Amino acid sequence: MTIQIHNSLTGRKEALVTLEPHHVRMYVCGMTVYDYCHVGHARSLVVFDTVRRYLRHAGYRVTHVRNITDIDDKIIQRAQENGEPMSALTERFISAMHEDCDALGVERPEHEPRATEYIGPIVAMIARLIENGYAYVARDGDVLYAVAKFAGYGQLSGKRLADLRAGSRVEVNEAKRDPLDFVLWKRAKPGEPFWASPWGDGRPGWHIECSAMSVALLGDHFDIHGGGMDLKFPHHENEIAQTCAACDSQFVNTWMHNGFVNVNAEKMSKSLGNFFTVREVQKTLRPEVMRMFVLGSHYRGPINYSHDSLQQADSALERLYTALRGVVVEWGVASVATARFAEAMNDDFNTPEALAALLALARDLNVAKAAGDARQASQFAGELLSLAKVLGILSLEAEVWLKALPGQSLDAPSVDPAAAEIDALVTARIAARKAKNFVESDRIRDQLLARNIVLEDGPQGTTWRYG
RNA sequence: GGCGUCGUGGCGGAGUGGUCACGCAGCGGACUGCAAAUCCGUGUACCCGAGUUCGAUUCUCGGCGACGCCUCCA
Repeated sequence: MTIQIHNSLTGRKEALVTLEPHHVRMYVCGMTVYDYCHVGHARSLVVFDTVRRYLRHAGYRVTHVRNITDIDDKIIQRAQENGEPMSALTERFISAMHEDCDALGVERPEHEPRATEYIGPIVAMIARLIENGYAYVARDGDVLYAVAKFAGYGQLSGKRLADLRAGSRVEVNEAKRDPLDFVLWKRAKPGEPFWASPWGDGRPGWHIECSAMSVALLGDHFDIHGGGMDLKFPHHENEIAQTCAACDSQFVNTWMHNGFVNVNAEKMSKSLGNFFTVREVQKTLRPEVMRMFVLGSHYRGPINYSHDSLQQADSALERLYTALRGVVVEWGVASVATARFAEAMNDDFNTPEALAALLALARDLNVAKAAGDARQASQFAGELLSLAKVLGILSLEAEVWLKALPGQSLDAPSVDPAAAEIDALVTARIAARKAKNFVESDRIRDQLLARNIVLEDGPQGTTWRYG
């Protein structure tokens, strides 16, 4: 059972062969912390969390690194605008990010290195690049990477230097030997935060931190490097140039890139201003819906963000939870669904197909329930839950989820203050039905329905849920 | 201009050289006091044109269209 992964470097699916047996070392580009996570960030977070979960499920030890960029131009600018120290700003958004991760069911990686804590390794790597002849100190004091010196430049993005120079929108900078050269170390201007270096006080450029931190934590040759499609060029291309030139190594075996979240067929992005933050959206949704939304399409394709898409994710989740409702769980029995699930996930993490396996299992479960086969139902429930866990969904009790209100966190669903009142109305309706007073019972049902509460009369009595 | 991704039924979204995705919505039926949930059944789907083939939605070429990267961006 091998796992096939689409490698952006070669453009095809390849069997995962880890450098160390049973151990995957994976680096994923994380956030620049000057604002809240939006749905685009959420997708990347969820996608690679799912990769991590599946690899562990498949028996690998996973060392997962997700960096935090806590020094760059935008952070400096934002901190100045707010009139607060940079560290106050970054700390705030780091905790916000962690809250968002919790809401999305995204586990903490093994390492979350911050750029500012790796200035030493960054400086050392830049020094090595200069030594090896790949970097130079420009007239204005910045240290630049000499792109032309690196033969493999463009291998990931499929670009040629000549093409890039031709119609490039890269700003012309007199200090650069080549317009495509990029900054490794940026000289501090007055009032800007800085660290000491052999080239004067300054700060790291954008790309070097990832090279330095991945090498420091995973070594100069590791298995998987991931991130959003938009990082492919120039960020990841530059990382390859830096690490390969500094360490004379292979660097990364498999590059993985997730597709964008679109809004009306346009990329959701900060610059377009068409973004929704995770916390904003989470207020109107039950927990896990956004994760389900992400899992509902393959990670490499685009997904369109809309109220309707979210609604559909909610429906599918509701179907799964409804099936599980009231069933005693028996663990450890696998049906054909488990094989289908594994086959789907082994094929480049095909989560839509994996979800289809879960939904098929829900049907089996419903059938067993209807047939009165409690044992069989329990086994299907156990199987469904153990597979769902690999995807990071169905983490709540069915009853809790179905009665949850939008905006509740995954960890501590608050008790709905209206629950007691709703229960009282349900009890009153049961009495009315017993007395065959259907006018009254229907009145109560309609009254609750107006509050988006759906009643279900089953053989075991009446239950309610939010619709 | 360069490079790249994509175009599947009402909607979302997998997949395949020749029987099945799956979910939502719709329709018919079962169940129900009526519903809801659930189950069963139900859809002339694969952008256009040419080619390869016994056979293409799936492979090749061309076209059209959408999007992305080439500047910060998950």
